Amino acid sequence: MAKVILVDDHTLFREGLRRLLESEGDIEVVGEAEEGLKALGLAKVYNPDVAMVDIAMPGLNGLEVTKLIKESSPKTKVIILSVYDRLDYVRDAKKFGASAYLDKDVSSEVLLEVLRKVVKGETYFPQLKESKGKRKGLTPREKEVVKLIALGKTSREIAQILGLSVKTVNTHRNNIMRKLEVRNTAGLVRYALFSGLVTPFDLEEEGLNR
Amino acid sequence: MAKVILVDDHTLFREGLRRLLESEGDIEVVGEAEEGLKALGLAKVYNPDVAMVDIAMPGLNGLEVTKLIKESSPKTKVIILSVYDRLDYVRDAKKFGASAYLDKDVSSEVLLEVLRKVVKGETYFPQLKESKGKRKGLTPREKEVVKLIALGKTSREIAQILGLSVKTVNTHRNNIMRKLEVRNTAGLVRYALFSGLVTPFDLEEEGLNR
DNA sequence: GGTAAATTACGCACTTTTCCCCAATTGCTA
DNA sequence: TAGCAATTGGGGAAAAGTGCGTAATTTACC
Repeated sequence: MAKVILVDDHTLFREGLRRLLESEGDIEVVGEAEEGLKALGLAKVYNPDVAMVDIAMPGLNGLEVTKLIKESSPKTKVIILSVYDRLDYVRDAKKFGASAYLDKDVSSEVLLEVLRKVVKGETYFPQLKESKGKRKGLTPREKEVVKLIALGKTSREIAQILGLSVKTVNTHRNNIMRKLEVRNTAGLVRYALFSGLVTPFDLEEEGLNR
Repeated sequence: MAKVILVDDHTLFREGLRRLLESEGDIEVVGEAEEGLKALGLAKVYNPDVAMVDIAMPGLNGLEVTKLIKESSPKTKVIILSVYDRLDYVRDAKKFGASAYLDKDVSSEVLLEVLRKVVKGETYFPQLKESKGKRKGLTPREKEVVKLIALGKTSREIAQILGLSVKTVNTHRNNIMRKLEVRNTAGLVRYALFSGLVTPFDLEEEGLNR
């Protein structure tokens, strides 16, 4: 039996996935977590073969959870579940030691196939389309900036928060827009939200409306 | 047996939900649709007791699907599934004839309980928190404007698209910001995306990156 | 130790947004 | 009929964002 833990902030999705997996017979879901820190605990306690981790979660995001799980429970393989097939995230997932990266739109057949491959030590990562692949990734600093933009901060505020000159923030802003091929703030906010750079949790922290 | 169809663009979510429902014994999932138009066809063919419809989908959104299902297959009850408990949408869901509005974070117990209530003709709608409830809803025109803003259009472009003066677009913009209690474009985009006013499908139509 | 990337910063011109104020029209409804 | 919400349009000014340069310093890595 392959022991699996599920990490996703959506209860229904977790429960559905659990049933899907358990109906297979050779898979046992030993735990569920709606939140990253709990996932770490579960991994420690149950030492599962596989952790299926949603990329977009409040608090720790899926990539951070992956990194931490691999640090504390290296024998547990991680499968990232995502609704975005962004080059950035696939690359980060690989870097942080994930074994697979799956779009949530995959069929259950593919999911199970990948899960079994991962248990055997194989990996699975999507080959991204050219158009998406060409897009350059953002640097860490750029990610900070775009996140603050999405949270509604002005350039002046961002400069103050990060201890930079407004000019610098503007440079970052321009570079980010060029990389993402968007032309204004709206595009930046869309990116931040869809890429999971900003989660609903961030918004609550800021006291912002969704 | 209660006949149910599932309408959600995420395959895994649908499949999981199917298993969850079917394991109950008194519920039969007679069809699945990843898209609104297909859902209408399914409703017509199978005449299900209940349609469970995701609110955020490419093409027709869940509220539009609800309206159309109730028009063409009035005997089919609709349960809206959503990740947003916005006053606007709950109200629209009621208006369009839905029987229930459920957050995707509900437990399977609650989901099943609500489903059975709906089959019996009862309704279920969340009572929204004061802070969210106080927020004024947007008018139809305002929704058009905020959607275009989120798609990255400038006020001038929006004016041109809607055949208005830039001043009018500006007035709408200001009124919307006041209602939503946000202070800039970023806030408007967040609202449009989180409220489901703009779906990934809209972005693709516009040739925009997620 | 050399090279590329990342981060920092500035100038300048221009556009757009943001925030006040105002008012006319339509249509619904109490 | 009086009042209210929605939609439309406007003036003016301050603030912010956008688009084009250039360039020095730090950091990461081969």
